[in-house]
Order: sequence, then C-alpha cells, then structure tokens
Amino acid sequence: MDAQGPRWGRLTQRAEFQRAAKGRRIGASAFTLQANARATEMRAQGPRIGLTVTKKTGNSPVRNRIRRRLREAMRRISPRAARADFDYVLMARRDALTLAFDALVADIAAAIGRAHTPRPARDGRS
RNA sequence: CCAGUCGGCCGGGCGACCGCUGCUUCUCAAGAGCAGAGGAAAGUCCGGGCUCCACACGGACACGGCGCCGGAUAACGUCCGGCGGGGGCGACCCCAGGGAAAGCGCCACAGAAAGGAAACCGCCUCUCGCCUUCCUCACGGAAAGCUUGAGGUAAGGGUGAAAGGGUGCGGUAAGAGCGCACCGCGUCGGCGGCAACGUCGGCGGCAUGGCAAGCCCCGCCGGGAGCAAGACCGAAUAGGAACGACGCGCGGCUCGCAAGGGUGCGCGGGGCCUGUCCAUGGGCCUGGUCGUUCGGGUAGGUUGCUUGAGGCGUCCGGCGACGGGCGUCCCAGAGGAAUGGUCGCCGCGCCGGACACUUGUGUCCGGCCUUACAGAACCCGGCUUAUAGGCCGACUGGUAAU
RNA sequence: GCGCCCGUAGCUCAACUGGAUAGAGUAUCGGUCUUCGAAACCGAGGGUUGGAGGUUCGAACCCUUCCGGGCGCG
Repeated sequence: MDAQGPRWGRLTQRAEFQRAAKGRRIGASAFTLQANARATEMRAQGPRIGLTVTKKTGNSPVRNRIRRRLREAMRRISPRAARADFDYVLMARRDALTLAFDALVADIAAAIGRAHTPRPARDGRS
C-alpha cells in the first residue's frame, strides 16, 4: 500500500486529549470523534490521532481488541484525508468490537470529513 | 452400561496478503531471517530473589503473623507422608487440630441452680399438731391422710445448646462411685513408633462443663521500603555547597598598655533520624549579606530488563513432596504500553429444517460464534478466584453377560 | 506499586461490642378527614443484613474468601 506516505502522529498527553475534546464532536454507532485545531506553534506537523477506550467499555481483552481494530482502521485511512493542523480523538463505544471492519473504516473516514466543517451543519451541506 | 471419586492434560489447526515490537545480519538506508501473552498473565492473600535505606553487638517490651507430628523447600500460611477427630455403603472427602488444674471475662431467655455447687416440685426418716378408721371398758396402741419443724437425698419431673461422667446390676429409709462390671476420664508403668500417637496392665474413684476465629499463656517467625527500587547522562528556573570579603550567643587561643583587632578552634543551645526502653549513646544538620566557582537533583533520555531456585528428555535415590547426575534448548520484553486486520479450508460447539430409525442417535443442508475465563509490565515459588467444550489414566458402588 | 475504609427496607441512618420479633424517619399502598387535594391521624406491605463458607448453643457483629464502591500516598 502507501507505506511511503505520511503517517499519523499520536497523542499521548492528557492535556492534548483535553484540548481535542473542546472541538467538534461527531457521533457514530461505534465511536465518537473529537477534532480540534492545534495551537499555532505546533501547526503543520501532520494530523495526529488519539484513542480513548474507557473501562466502562469492557475488560482488558475487550478494550485491547477495540483499540487494535480502531488503529488498524486508521492505518487504512490516509492522513492526506485529514488536516495537518488538527488533532483527532476517537472515543470507542462497545459497537466498535462487533461492527464489520469495512463499515468501521467508512464511518471513520466520513466522520473525519464532517469534522472539517466549521459549524454544525445548519447550512444544508452535511 | 449407569452412577460416582481422585489425578493429569488440551483449551482451536493450516495457509495467503497487509501491518506492529524486539533481536540478528548489514558501513548506513532499504531489504531479509528468527521470535512474539496465560493456565490462570487476574485478585494482590502469603513466601522469597534483587535494589536502596536504617542499624556497634545484644537483650527486654510492644506490634503483627503462624500453631497436631515428621519431612520437602531458598522460604512459606504451600506441598508430601503420617496421627487424631468427623462424614460417606465405598473409592474417598473435610478439620485455624497447642494450652481452659496461670489468670481475667462471657454463657442471653428459660430454669431451683450456669460452675469451688445449690435444692423448686418430688422421694425418705424423725417430729409438733389435727382428723378418720380399727383394736381396747378405759388408759393406750396400730394404720392412712393433712400439717409444723429438723434432717437425708439427687433416682425421677421440668428448663436449657450445655445440669458436676454414661449404661446395667447390687445396695439403701430414700438415694448417691456407696460397691461392682463395661465404656469414658485422669494418672503411673511396660511395649511399638524419630514423633504426634497407639496398645497392654495397674491404680485412682469423678476431681477437670463450654468458649482462646474473647483477652490471654506457651512455642516459633518477622528491621523498613519497594523497579515510580536503584544506577548513569543531564535543560530552564529556584534553591544548595565551597572559597573570599563584611562580620559573631558564649568560651578559648593570640596581638595589643588600653580601646580594639585576628583566628571559625571548642562549647552550650536547637532540630532531625534509628518503633520504644535498657542507654549512657550513635549518626547528621545548624547565623546572615555580597561576589566567584562547583557539584547534586527536577523535565527528558539510557540502564535495571530478562539465563532463571529456567524448560524438555533420560537415568538414579525416595512411599511421596522432592533431590541428584547426564544430555539438550534459549523460550515475549512493551513503555499511554507491540503480540494485530481482512480472508480461504478444516475441526469443535449452538440454533433451525429435512430424512432414516427403537427413546435417542446418525446423515445432509442453512445460519451463528469462528469459541469459555481472560491480556505480560522486575523476576520466581505458592494460595485463592473465573473458565464453553473436550481428552487420558487410576479407582469405587451397582446392573447385565461370560 | 503500596496502604486504608465502607456495604443493613426504594432512599437516609440505628441495633446497647455475640442474645433471638433486625428498628426509626422518609417514600409506597389502604383507610379516616375534605367538595377534591395537601397536611394531620390510623394501619399495612416491603430485608438471602453484598455473596459463599467456617467458629459458636446462637453471627448484622468474630474469622477466611470472593464481589461491588470509595479514599489516600508515591
């Protein structure tokens, strides 16, 4: 595949997750996507992604499996589809364990596309 | 074949493509090769290794844990083999199982009495009095009942979880270990056993109720913290130390006739640490301002980090836990945390349908799950808990056939 | 990685440190009162004491283990 292409950066710090949570929020059956632009000095370092799987979702094997499915799905989506100055956070729901993998990839790609509209879709082009 | 007991094991397999982490090869890059979750990785309930800190040796106290005996082990609260008690027809299973004649405490309600015995209803003897019947002419006497007082008794009734050995016979006014037999208990001795204990005999003659997962006593064990331990490298900012200058709570030394100066040399005092004490102690720190220099630590990085009380095979010793010899292998090392994603075939299971046939099983088709419990975080030994389904071995009780 | 605490009616709390029917308030239901409701009064139901096992004659209480929740330190 496009192994030479740009790669997703990763969010690791708690503050980065909290900043992303202040941005747009798109829900889907398997997850909730949060996206927000970074601070100016960190601009244009490529898009970054963070995963959140809470303990409410399930026990450790369940959480691991969800995290791995989401990470593999993100690998299928080119970072070129995202904005280089944005951070994205995927908060998993329990459906992320059972949803068909192709549908999961499509949902995430669609959610990333919707996250770039500046305001919640009041103008008709959802 | 049915029912059951015990022990051990597996807990999906093969393949394709695309990925992740580590190691090796390689001058680098790229590429290639190899490896990559568990029996519980879990809970964190115990025991260790390892690391740092503390401690002169030690003793006592306090606190915590453990508790039949012997063994295994680095150690254990684990395991093995016994003993004792309890359960089961049996294979077998369960037991925190030291001490209650060191002391304190508790034993509600009920009951007379709940712990150095006592005596409610009773039973028995004697006795004051009353009354009835009988004998007698009468005095008086006999028997039965009620009753006063004194005494004996614990068999029976009744309460309770538990009533100061149990059962039986004798004995007695009635009774009682009062006597005897057996059982139980205690004690002494013999024998067997390393021991727990067992067994036999003698003696005692009931003394020693239960609770120590109540306090406690006895014996044994335990210094504290934990890989975010610890080691190395090491920004910014703040703080620290050394040196120099200015300088001082007291004392000392020294210069000076004196005023005063020099010297941080000593001490008091204060603070902190070692659980407390014996205990005196021991260790460390201790004034301010300015200047110069230095090193420690924080963020971050590297390391600790996987070769270990290691796995497998085999032989020997041991009833066994286990130990020893030899051979062979290297078998996850992440770091907000890799071990994955999508498929194909097979296997297992579940659900539905059809057919065959004796309940039930077999065959075929379709669908679901591609499986239960569950994810390494320094490493081992255990314990406990969770676990769909399946396999193997030994044994017990039935049933049938031979 | 350590350490500590708590679980009792739907909810908030008791139960004298082992003693018998686990008790209050509130909520729920029924009745009285009222034209109706509220308040008040009367009555009723509601508990595997988080689960399991053990010690004891007897356990909410003691012990072991599991489950759930909360807190503190690094």
